[in-house]
Amino acid sequence: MTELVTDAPVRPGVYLRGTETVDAILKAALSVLLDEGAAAFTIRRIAAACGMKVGNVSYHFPRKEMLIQVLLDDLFNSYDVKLELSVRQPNLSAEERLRTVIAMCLDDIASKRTTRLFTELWALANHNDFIAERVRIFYSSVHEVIGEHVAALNPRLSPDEVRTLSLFISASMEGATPFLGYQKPWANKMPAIAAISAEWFVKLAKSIEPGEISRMIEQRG
Amino acid sequence: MTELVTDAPVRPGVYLRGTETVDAILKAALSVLLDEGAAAFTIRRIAAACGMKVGNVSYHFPRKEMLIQVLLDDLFNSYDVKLELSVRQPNLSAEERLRTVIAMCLDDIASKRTTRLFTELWALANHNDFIAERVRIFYSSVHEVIGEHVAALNPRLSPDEVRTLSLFISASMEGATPFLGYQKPWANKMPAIAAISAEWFVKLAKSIEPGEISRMIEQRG
DNA sequence: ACCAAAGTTTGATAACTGTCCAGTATTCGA
DNA sequence: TCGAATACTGGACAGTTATCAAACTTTGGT
Repeated sequence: MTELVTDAPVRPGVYLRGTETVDAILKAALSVLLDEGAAAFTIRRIAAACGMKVGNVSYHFPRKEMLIQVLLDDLFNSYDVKLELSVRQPNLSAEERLRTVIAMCLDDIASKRTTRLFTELWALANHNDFIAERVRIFYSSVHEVIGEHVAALNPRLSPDEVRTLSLFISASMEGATPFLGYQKPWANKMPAIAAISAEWFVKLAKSIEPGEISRMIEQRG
Repeated sequence: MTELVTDAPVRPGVYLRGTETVDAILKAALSVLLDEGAAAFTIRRIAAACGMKVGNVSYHFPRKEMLIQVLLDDLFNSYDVKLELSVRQPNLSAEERLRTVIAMCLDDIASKRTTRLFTELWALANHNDFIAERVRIFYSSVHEVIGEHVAALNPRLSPDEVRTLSLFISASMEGATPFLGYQKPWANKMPAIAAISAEWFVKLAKSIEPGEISRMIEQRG
């Protein structure tokens, strides 16, 4: 278990040259993680990937853990931006908006970056509290976005029921990652799974009755 | 990328003492992987975990890759056995059998072993062909078991439609792993998600019409 | 143009990695 | 019980790891 530091990582680099170097290091670090995996994620491999000396990478990121934290912060920020954009979809019904979010999520899951990144993060989160916490915060915001649309589709549901349905929908979609993601065995089935997801998660959100989830749990507790 | 060897790994150990040692090594290797993660999965750490000398582990498993392959073979065999048992559920309707399989899968996903093991395997599969292939074969058999029940519930579906639905159901359930699995952030929601899964995946399998999936894909291609 | 701060190079450190091997101990069939 | 096969020990090997520090170059505000 790692120390859990809640402070936001400070991105190094003061002079222009420094910030450009830091950018190059982060870009190389991500490509190493995605193309070669966590085992190859070493300072030396990253330095080689951006044509730098090991000592220079080590100067900007004195601790390897710091590099990981800054990298993750950058990545999650870019995902949050994408997520914010999906909320600002005007001229669409609640149903169409939920369909859009589902399509966007599954489209993103099929990308190389997301498939590789999140499978690695889920594994690292098992024994790295910093990563576990950042992943949790990210998915909380995903659930919130989905929840807004679920609540709009079915206003009688309680906040907790909305959270439960959002979790179900989100988790179901994320499950596509190791099976239908980038270069995964059933990637060719993604259109079918995306179609079923859009249809049935909307149907689920619309037709669940208040109190029905509790009733289902009791039946088979 | 690793070399893809299709031959089944040969478990070392000829004398009784040797097989017992091999068992102890494999048990220790698994516990290291689950308790400390892939980064700690070293010969020395494994040897320490079972109170052996490094040279002895290295004698039984001259290559580290060999240890991984034998370990995975053992693990997947035990999962296959569990899966076979789930098929032999007599005196149950097709609907009840699908419900049972769903409950079993999600119950298993919530266990420490499965949560930790498969998150690690999904990550390792990104860059290790042997692991990727074994994981694929395992899930193929999972899909087949689910498919039998789906076909029984809805006999008019084509084999490909049955496969697609099985993939959807399986992937959706596996998605619970990083969110509702062992010590994961939303583990306390597992009863609710299990109830929704049992109810709605059965409903899905029963009510999808032949040709409906293709129609859904066309609508939003 | 100066010059302190920032950035970079070079080389070293100790700790760790998988693999190997000569020597020794144990096992178990003949 | 003998002895060849098997199992185990202790140590060594070359290569890798993250981190550090002294010397050198570049930067950019004054």
